Amino acid sequence: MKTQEAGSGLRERKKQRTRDALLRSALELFTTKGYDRTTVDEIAEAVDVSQRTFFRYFTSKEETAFAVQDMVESRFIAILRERPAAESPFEALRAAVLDAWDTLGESIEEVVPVELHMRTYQMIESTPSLIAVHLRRSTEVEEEIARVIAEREGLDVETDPRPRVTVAAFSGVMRLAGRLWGAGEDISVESIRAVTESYLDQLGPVLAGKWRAK
Amino acid sequence: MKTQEAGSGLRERKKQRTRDALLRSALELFTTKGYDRTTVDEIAEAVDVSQRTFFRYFTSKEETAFAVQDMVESRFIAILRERPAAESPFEALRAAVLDAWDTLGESIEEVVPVELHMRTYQMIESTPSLIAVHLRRSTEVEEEIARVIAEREGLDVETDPRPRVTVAAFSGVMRLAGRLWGAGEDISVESIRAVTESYLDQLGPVLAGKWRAK
DNA sequence: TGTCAACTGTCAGTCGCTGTCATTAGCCTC
DNA sequence: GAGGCTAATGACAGCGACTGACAGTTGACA
Repeated sequence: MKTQEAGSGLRERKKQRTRDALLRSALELFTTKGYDRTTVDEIAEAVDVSQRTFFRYFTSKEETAFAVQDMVESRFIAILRERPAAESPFEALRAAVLDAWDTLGESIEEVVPVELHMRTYQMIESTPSLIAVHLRRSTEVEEEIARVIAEREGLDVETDPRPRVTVAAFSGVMRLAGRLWGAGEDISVESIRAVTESYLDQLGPVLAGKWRAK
Repeated sequence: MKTQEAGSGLRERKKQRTRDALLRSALELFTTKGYDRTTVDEIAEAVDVSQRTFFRYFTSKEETAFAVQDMVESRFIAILRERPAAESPFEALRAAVLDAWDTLGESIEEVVPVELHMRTYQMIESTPSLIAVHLRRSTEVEEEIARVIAEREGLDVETDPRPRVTVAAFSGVMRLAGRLWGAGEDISVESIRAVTESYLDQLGPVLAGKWRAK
């Protein structure tokens, strides 16, 4: 979230460098030797700072694993807000995810190479303790999305459950896509984009009970 | 899961008693002073065993919080399997959850009072670290449910994504219901049953784009 | 009754994480 | 450009979840 900002003084730049270095080292270590087998001490040591300093930049070991995801998510929300009001909620959501995947590089590359991020994502999807956190974070994002949808439709999230219900179903399918992608071989962005798209397109028919349609 | 079984020998009975005592003390402590503020040492002390012994009954502190949920879930699966084949997947899921809520006591009461379980559930829904685990566990259950649905419809889960997509949407709404219930005042079983029912009934219309229908 | 195996307690150690306090090093003023 | 201010860091101690190792205890069963 606050990962950018050139930073004027030497102090600021130094901090930024330390943070970035910690983040990259962490992700690199996580994706190579596994999250659980990586200790915070190792991450700190790789950047040559004390463990205590690590915890001044990140509130937890987990946080490093999701720092980039965080950026991607806020980008998604931003894109969603831009969608034309004419689209139905579900259409807008669908279009926004696909757009987000198509322009992933633009939101990330400055901090971390896209490839490392994809590897990180896959690592998250295959690490039980991180899957748990991932899911909880997703619900928080869901809440935000629901608010955006409600706004689009001129509804009140607290009294009208439909925005949340829509988002809940949408997110359920999103997570399914992420999970299956993570279990597969192809780590490319195109691959997860494709899975996402095809699954979303099945949601309507499937719920309508059209199981025979090919 | 393996919480029942009368147990023949003295040894078995003793073990069962220790386990039950640990479980109840844990849940009681969790719901009174909060999960994070309860230490494993306290739980062990309340039952007068060593901390090490606690970890021989439960692999983690978390596990105790979900031990009862575990029973409820397997019951739900069992009920789902019994649903008539004539029902559509979604109808069967809907009916099974409601049935499960209606007969909650029968599957639980022997180990833990229903009221304590409800309080535990609410505590889970309001404890971030447990929400995370709860969600991960939910996806595991989802997978199982998807298999049952696939079986019903004579499909292969691995190749046909429709069972999973259906379950994903269904579970998304289920979790939403749980979350909102947990945030409310009414801890009763009836209350969560009602929320569940009403939300599930909105899924179809909402996805079909029928936002104006009252 | 004595032997075996299961169960338990004790102790030491790892890892994530936090509070405290002294030290370092940008920054800003005079 | 020396000195004071303060943010940033390091070093250390300690807590809580969890694990391995080893020794003691207690049901099970011949």
